[in-house]
Amino acid sequence: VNGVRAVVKKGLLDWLDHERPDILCIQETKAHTDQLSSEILQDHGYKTYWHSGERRGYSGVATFCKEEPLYVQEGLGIEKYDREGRVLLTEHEDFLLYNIYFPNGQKDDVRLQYKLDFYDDLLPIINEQVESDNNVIVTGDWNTAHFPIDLARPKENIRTSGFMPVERERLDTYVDNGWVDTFRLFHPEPHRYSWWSYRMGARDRNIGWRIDYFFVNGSFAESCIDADIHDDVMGSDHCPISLSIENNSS
DNA sequence: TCTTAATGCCC
DNA sequence: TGAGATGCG
DNA sequence: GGGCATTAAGACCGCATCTCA
Repeated sequence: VNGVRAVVKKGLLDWLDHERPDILCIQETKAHTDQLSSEILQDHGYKTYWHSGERRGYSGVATFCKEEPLYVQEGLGIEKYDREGRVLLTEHEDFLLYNIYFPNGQKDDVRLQYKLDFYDDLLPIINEQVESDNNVIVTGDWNTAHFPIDLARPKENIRTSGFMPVERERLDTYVDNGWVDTFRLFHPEPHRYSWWSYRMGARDRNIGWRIDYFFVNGSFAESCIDADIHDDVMGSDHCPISLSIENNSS
């Protein structure tokens, strides 16, 4: 959301009150909990969980749940990632949910390698969860467009972090391991993006990228009944994405 | 992301 | 307290 | 030397932080 305090000022809580999702995952909160106003921490009908970066104003994720999760874990259990506040794991009745702000690789080669390492280190962890008979959802800002259809300017960005072959190969590997990009189950069409540069009026002209995903394990994909991108929702350089799951509880 | 200027390349 | 610069995306 | 392609640099937006009066 590019700063949760900024989007609260722009009406995040009114939007939440109108949409009432069962679970809301946000990334790039850019705040420690002691910097948050009381309105976002209470009185909206959600339990909130926060994992903040050590550095002020940087990174951070939060998960809002109507129903209290069975288990909550901050971080992946890997120090070099956890200090940046990128992962919240919550366990729910039918699935595990990873809310992740994947690293951005645009600053330099060190950060690009850090991003690639993150992909490589996450995959065996979630594979193991599936092997242990869990359904798993991995959502958030993946910071990589997988295919040319997923961004408006593929040719111009082949050497830009976010659409480089090495990054796209990581997503190929996820797919090879049975992970499913749920949006494409329901929407094969082009020009559907979830992020636009603030610069040069890119959003007005829909010059964007689809870099936010819900990936699920293959067998759980059958329980997904809808996935969408809500590009009419303003307030950030990203827009919300959604996943609807069949209710098996009765 | 886009414009501009500079560079490289082929005929 | 607020203008201006920096870091980051 | 003309035409065409690729490359490099700079301005561009927004949030949050820090420094300095």
